[in-house]
Amino acid sequence: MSPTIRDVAKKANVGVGTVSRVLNDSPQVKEETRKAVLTAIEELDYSPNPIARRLSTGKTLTVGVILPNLTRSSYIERLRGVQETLAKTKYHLVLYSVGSKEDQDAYFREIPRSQMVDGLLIISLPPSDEQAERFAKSKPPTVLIDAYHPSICSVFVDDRGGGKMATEYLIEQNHRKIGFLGDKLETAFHPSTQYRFWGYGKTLEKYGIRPKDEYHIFVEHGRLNARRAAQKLFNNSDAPSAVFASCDTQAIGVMDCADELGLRIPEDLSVIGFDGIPDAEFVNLTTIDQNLYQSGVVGVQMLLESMQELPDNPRKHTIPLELIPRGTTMKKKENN
Amino acid sequence: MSPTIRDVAKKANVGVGTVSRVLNDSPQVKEETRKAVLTAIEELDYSPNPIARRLSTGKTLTVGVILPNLTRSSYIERLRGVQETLAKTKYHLVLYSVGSKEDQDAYFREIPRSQMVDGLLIISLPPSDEQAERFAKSKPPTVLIDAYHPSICSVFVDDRGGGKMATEYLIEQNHRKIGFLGDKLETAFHPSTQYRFWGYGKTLEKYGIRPKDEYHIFVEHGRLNARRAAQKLFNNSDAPSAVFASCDTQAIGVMDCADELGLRIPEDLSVIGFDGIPDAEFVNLTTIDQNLYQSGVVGVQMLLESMQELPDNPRKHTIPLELIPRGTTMKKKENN
DNA sequence: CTGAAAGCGCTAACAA
DNA sequence: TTGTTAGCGCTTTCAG
Repeated sequence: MSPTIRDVAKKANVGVGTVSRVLNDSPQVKEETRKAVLTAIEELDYSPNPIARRLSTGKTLTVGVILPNLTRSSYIERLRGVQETLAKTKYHLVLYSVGSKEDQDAYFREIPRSQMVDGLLIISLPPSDEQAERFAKSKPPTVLIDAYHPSICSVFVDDRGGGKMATEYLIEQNHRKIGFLGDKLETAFHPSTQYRFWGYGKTLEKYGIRPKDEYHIFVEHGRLNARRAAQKLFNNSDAPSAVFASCDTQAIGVMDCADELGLRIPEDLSVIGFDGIPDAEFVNLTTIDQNLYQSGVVGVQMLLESMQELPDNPRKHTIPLELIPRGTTMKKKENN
Repeated sequence: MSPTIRDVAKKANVGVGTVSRVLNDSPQVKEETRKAVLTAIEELDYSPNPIARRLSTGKTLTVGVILPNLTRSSYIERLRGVQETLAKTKYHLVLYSVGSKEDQDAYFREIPRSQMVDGLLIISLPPSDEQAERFAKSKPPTVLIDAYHPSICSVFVDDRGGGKMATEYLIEQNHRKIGFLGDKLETAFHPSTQYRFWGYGKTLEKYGIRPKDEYHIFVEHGRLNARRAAQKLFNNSDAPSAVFASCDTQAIGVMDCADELGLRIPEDLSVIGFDGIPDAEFVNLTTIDQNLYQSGVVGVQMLLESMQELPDNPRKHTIPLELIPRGTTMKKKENN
């Protein structure tokens, strides 16, 4: 068995209270006794039991992170931002990955009431109103990353605005036939595709461009699925000259498809993605960068502040979106 | 404050011991009293405090996972295997990501003695002999994934054998000028490149092929770095007809480079990778698949068994390597 | 089958 | 400046 605080106290000829004080850097300990205690600690190779400490103080020194899963670069990048920021603090990171809606419900219900974490970070999983109310009302403080709810602190991504931004960019490049490819709405954990599509539609409207159903594809997430599904866009005699893909992974799938069909990018087809995952840079993909990593950093900061003192009103932070023009888009000649 | 076991006991008119028994499914509780307790629990919306439970039982119900970082697909895939397997158990996953050798030393030293985890999983971070001895000797049980040490349980990857396998394959395809591109040895956390390179050299030797220094490139990890560094291979008038890249990410970098230089793959250049990351499939890369996900699964299983009962001798499991021929390699015509 | 009580290792309030 | 002690919420003997 490991030595306890009592062993140290005995060895140093002091009370456990004193040992506790030096453990917690209390200023009110005589230098001499502090030394003695430190020596005893050293000799016994003592290390305080964090569990006992947690029970006594009521703090777990732990932050829970719930995310959809570990398969998408966007989640990983956010997690990376969270992890690296948290590593600089005294808090540990407990990871919860949800595989299904049922998992999500279970986690949302159990983790907060389990008194296991001092704070909770939820990535890319929008809570229902009912769930949100529970998060808002009680411990532990909770912060949403890439999701929004009026009653909870959140790091918000303006998907609608981003959808507009991407579409507007293509239109400025003289594209008028613009396809959209995104996640299947029914099975997604997160409605980002829906919002981005809304921004797309709104922008077409603004420019008086009539949306065409044949230009809109919703498909199960994944590069390969996107690649296959994108074919439909180009079988058409009146194929789009540009595609806005709801995420970079799907954009890359569209590029795969173009490659397969012998379409040159950007000469024959412009492609713009969304997210700014690391791969986007490698394939030279024009995209809306949403600062994934930074969203994790900000989320942690916000959470730590909430843990210090719960704000009266839920704090909101909007991550700036940035269009990064790269090699997959080009200005179309006017003659169209 | 949340209700405690005492509140439940009072409400149900029983002792706390009894409540504890129903909480832990002890068979020796009369059905009637069990019901009463359950009702009280329900009414109070009581949930046992896991911290208190941990202090009392000495079990933390937590497994620690240490890995180099969250940037490489190979680590993530292993983590995914770990996470999904652990999620099926009662254990929580605490994530530690090391950013530097110093981090690694600190984690290796602190985490085991901190009594914070019931078991420890170390991914792709080989311990020194001294560290290994400490892991072996004391709690918590530890298993290495993608690393080997005689005194610790480990899920082993035969990098040397894999290096041979890849090289042998290229030679069978009639390649004789075979380049190698891998991680810079000095800065790597893990010596896998070194081992794979050893297997490469050994195989050249076996076939009487003289290794050429100009064919060997060691560069900081990353797709872009690989892309740039690979140029040196082809500036040469006597350029290799095939490249074995030490990992898939670098192999993809080599493909980028070939693309840039107008080299056709596989007609002008064959490329084989190592790892079997998800992207390898998308870019149709021939590779040595090391079952990354599975290594995480097996690691968890081994750890859980060790936590049940520490084995007398460290257990060893070797992950099977599988060569997956895809579109980046082809048989070279004999005339060379 | 059940209640009472003794810890688990620590912190913090209270005295001294 | 320090020692003593009462918890923190639970599990687990030990009686009964």
